Amino acid sequence: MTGQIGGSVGASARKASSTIFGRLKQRSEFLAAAKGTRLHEAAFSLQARTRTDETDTRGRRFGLTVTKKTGNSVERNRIRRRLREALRENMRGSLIESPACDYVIVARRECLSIGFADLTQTLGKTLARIDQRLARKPKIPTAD
RNA sequence: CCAGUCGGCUGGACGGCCGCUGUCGUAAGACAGAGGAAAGUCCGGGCUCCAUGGAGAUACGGUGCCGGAUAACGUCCGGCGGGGGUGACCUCAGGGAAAGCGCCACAGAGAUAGAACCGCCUUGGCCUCGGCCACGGUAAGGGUGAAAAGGUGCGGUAAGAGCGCACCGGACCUCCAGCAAUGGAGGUCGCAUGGCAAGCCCCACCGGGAGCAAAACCGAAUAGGGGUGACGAGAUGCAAGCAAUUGCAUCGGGCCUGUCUUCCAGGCUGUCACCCGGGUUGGUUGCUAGAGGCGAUUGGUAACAAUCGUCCCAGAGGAAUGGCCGUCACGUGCAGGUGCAAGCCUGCGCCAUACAGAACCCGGCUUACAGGCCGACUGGCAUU
RNA sequence: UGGGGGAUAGUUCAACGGUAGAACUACCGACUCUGACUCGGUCAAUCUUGGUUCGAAUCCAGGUCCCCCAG
Repeated sequence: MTGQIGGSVGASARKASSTIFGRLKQRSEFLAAAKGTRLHEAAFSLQARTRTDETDTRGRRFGLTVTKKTGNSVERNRIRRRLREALRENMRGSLIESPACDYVIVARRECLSIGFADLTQTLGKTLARIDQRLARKPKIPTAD
């Protein structure tokens, strides 16, 4: 994922500038994040890991997982959009000192029923907690 | 007014703040941005690539009353026939059972060249004189079954029987109406010849394969690929040579693919040298102007077609089309008021809207769907 | 995207179109001082909606769910 993908990086950088944060797309990235630290809430589970590559300057990246068990496509779309909006609320202004971390949010059905203010608040608190935990043990033994 | 049948439409509206995708623009910004089913993927096409050759056969799959519409269809329209409903209307895979094979359990005497179990009757015999036996006749009655050899009635008879007659139902022939399915009329025959083909099958018609992850272009490393040339290699014959072997000529063989067969076509069946070239990941195209929408006119019973005018109406790609708030409409729950009641008004609440999210594009089918609106028609009641 | 298969007792499987059966499980009883083993008995089912047929688990359509294969 170097050199040749320059055009693609440009595209994703443009996307990152507009969405404040980067995205996870590859299956291997999701699997790597699943081996990291986890926290569980009623509406979602949060998985996170610190990227070990020092030259990587892309900052925080997020991935969303909404499995087919949670509902039909309308409900899954709605969950994804609510979570994305909640992330956008939380990440506003915190772009500058962003650690090189990958986060994966695994959604549950409760994302549909709880209020949007609650969802945003809970997500912010959980992100702060998992950042503390990652700072406590910065290196993850498993290589990516 | 009540009950019902059929068809069509709609499927929240307006505004504010913060975002996402595309197009245009130097920029600011402007404009556009899910559905009737986008769903299931059940059919039919377009499009792209491959095979596209000649002949034939056998499979396989599908469709199945008749006529029409259509690019095509298993779709739609009209008609016919069977069944249901008082009716509007609904429903039907609705060709062929004397081409053949197969099956029809249990029950029953008997289940498809197959009939006498009980019963009824004539004659004869026996005797205890109202019973038994024998030879026959008989499908009216009983019983079994989903189905028992046309049905009902009258006559007839020893008892019966299409044995005779009437009506109904069949079969065949002729005529008439209709493009046809089919319907009607007349005549002849007293009329043995089930059911199942959504069992095998027969008949008629249709069907090349794969799918946008198709396909094209750009394109890094590595492995592999193609072309040309040289050499080598199977069988047979000839020549040279004691022989190993060598040279020349001719003929091919094996495997795979094209559904099968016969031809036929293509590929593979060694090494080296030179040249060409570039799987997958990634990017771009394909990608939305189309059997397009809307309106009018004309033709047609209709499905639909033709002509004219007008409009441009999503293009994402781990997948945009959103989040929050306010007002209103509608719905619903609770409480209160009014009213005989239906209902109406006020306040508060609802994740405040059913089913559900484009993935190349169209025509259908099927399935899901809160609430609302419109039209046509039928039956009943009341009034005039 | 294309193709194939399946759904039967609580579980695993059978069943020519003609009374849905077996094993394990559960329950009851017998045997035993008690339990296990063994023996006997009982309960329990055709995914769903229609159609063909005298009759459907079986045949044919529509739906729901699950599994497998190829790319």
